[in-house]
Amino acid sequence: MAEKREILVTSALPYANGSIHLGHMVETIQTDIWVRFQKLRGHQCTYVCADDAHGTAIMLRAEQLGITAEQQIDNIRREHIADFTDFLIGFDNYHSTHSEENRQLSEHIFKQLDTKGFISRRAITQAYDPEKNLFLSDRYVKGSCPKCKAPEQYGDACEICNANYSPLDLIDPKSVISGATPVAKESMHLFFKLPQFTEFLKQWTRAGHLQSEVANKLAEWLDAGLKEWDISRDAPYFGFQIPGESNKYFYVWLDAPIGYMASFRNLCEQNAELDFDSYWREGSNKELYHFIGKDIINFHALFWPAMLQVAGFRTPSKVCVHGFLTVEGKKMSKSRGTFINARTYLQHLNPEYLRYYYATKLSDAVDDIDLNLQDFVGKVNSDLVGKVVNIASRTAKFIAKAGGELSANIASETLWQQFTTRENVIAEYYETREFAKAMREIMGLADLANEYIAERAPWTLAKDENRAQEVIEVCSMGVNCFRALMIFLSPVLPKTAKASEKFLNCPLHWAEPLQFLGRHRIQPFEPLMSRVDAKLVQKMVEASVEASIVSDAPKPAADLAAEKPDSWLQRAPLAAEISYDEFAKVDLRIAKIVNAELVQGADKLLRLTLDIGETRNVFAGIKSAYTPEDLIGKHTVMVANLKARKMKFGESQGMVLAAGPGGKDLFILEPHPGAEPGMRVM
RNA sequence: GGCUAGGUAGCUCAGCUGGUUAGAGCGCAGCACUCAUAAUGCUGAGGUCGGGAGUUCAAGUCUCCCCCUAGCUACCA
Repeated sequence: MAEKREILVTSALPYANGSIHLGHMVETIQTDIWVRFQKLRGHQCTYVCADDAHGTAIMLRAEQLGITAEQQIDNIRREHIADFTDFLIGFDNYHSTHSEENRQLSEHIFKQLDTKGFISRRAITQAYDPEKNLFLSDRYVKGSCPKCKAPEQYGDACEICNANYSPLDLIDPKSVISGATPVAKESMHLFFKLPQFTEFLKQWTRAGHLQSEVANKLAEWLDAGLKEWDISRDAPYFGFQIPGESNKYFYVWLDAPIGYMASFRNLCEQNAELDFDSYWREGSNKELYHFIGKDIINFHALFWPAMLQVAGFRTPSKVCVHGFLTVEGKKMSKSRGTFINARTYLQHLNPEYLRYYYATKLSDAVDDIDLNLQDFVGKVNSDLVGKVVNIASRTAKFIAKAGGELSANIASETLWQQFTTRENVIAEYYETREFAKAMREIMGLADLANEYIAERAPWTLAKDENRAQEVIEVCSMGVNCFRALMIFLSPVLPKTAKASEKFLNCPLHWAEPLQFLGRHRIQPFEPLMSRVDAKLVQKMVEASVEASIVSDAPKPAADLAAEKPDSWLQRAPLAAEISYDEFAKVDLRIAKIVNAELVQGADKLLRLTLDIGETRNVFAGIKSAYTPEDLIGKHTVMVANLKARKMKFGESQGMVLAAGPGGKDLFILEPHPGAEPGMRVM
């Protein structure tokens, strides 16, 4: 076997703002399989990860929940670790970017960038929310496009006419957070002078660190010209203060990748065998692998190598990019109910099923992979249970009957040779992250083993006492094949591999070439893996549908309704307490629906004409639940003092109130008889 | 509507720089076996490679047009 490698591996840091879902698991399972493979081959491989714990979103989320940001990221981190652990992800360390190690490293790297002249400072004018006292990034401002007047555009560019502008150019801009009108406010920002690294990056991206498709994509970017990268954010911000500045914080994406280093340093402090500097210093001979999704290529293949290079650290050996997960052919989506949380999966199914299924789909390409649930059940059952485990199951009994000891004789050299020659092919596929091809090879060998057993039919031989030795040899052959298969599969199925070690009464090694077991006693066979119950898959999907209704999805799909709710209160926890005065600001009025009509070109809107003593034009997204005829002439309740909103189809002057998850399940309010248009609701 | 990916057997996917009768696994049908977690083995049916035009001696593989699908985004105040 080749010399011992020393490899540090990372998965992208999950954001400490939400739960782990099956999409995240593509990455961690891919990484974990690769790491376990390296360890199995006898290499020193260290796998670290952490929660990405900084940023405005986390700050706002904590505020919304009425807890501190620290509590928020603490809770989430515990949840993340539990999910990953139960999916058999073997992190050597799982840290947080909100840690002392990360603070020190971030400050250190920043100071290097700064003293070497790669940080520029200049004032920029940004939208500022005067109510929240918060600078607003482009995403947090909406308004009408100054060029084509399209309403509801984000602060950077118009989706309709493709105009580019700054948030404050919007007509009637509003803070997404508070609804306040943002004001222009100037503030000093710090920038990383990325354009100075163009030549370096042009070379680096072509130096074998990336898949070619990724390098191609980056080449477009590089040719178009890089821009300076804004790395500071003003207070209030949940993150690290920038040293030497007042009220400036590192942008979350500055310290996030540094979190890889921080997690590793934290591990080094606990493990004397690992030396931080020898892994990270410039020119290190250790390997550094980052596994990431295709959405964060820029951060890892442009900013990150440049930062590391300036700061005097080594750059990554490889950045391995994978695609997204689709479920049933569609991108995971809460509103479609195909958004399956890791925990929901675990409550119903064995993690190894998913690990194997993903393995049969993964390659080194950036393509998305699809989780087809029917395919999932079929593949796991027939490959793992029907083919692989079956080999042990159908031969072990004969060995046990004969005293439990295997024969050292290789009954079929031809068959065994298939295993020993494919062995290297399989290893190479693992190494290059061609897991799908590796699984195909392994299953091909399992087929050969089953064919061999069927051909030699030990159950027939067993009827002839004179052929008892043959029975043992054929079945020993089978057990050896099974052992080889479990060695090959152990990075994917660590738990079953462990159970197999007990059955085989020997450890599963793969640091040396495959060896046929000699005379060797094995343990009685016990079922190693049960079949996937399709009903449980169905239940998992149903549970996910329920969960999606709880979620903050704006609109669950219509066909997901009609689920029996446990508790609506549970699904939408009570909002923060308000005072009476705050409540009284909301002016609710009885309104008569004098007209309702479809809006041409709108999928979900109805135009309502409401009478509250004066006439109001209101758009409501209730077309999925009501026809105009259902509504005309009825009374309802509206928010009458809501600021008018310009929409594509006209101005909406208030909103009607409705309950329900969405789709067909929307229920507008209707007062008891006697209420008259214009009456205030208190 | 805009942007970005794709469209190969019922399903999930392989098919490199164009080159013999387009492949695999699952599923399906028939047969065999009955050791095995209704597992296994053998045989077979199934595709004009989204449509059209073009380049070429030769196209699933290149070019153009069209259709369709998915994702993101846009109307849900």
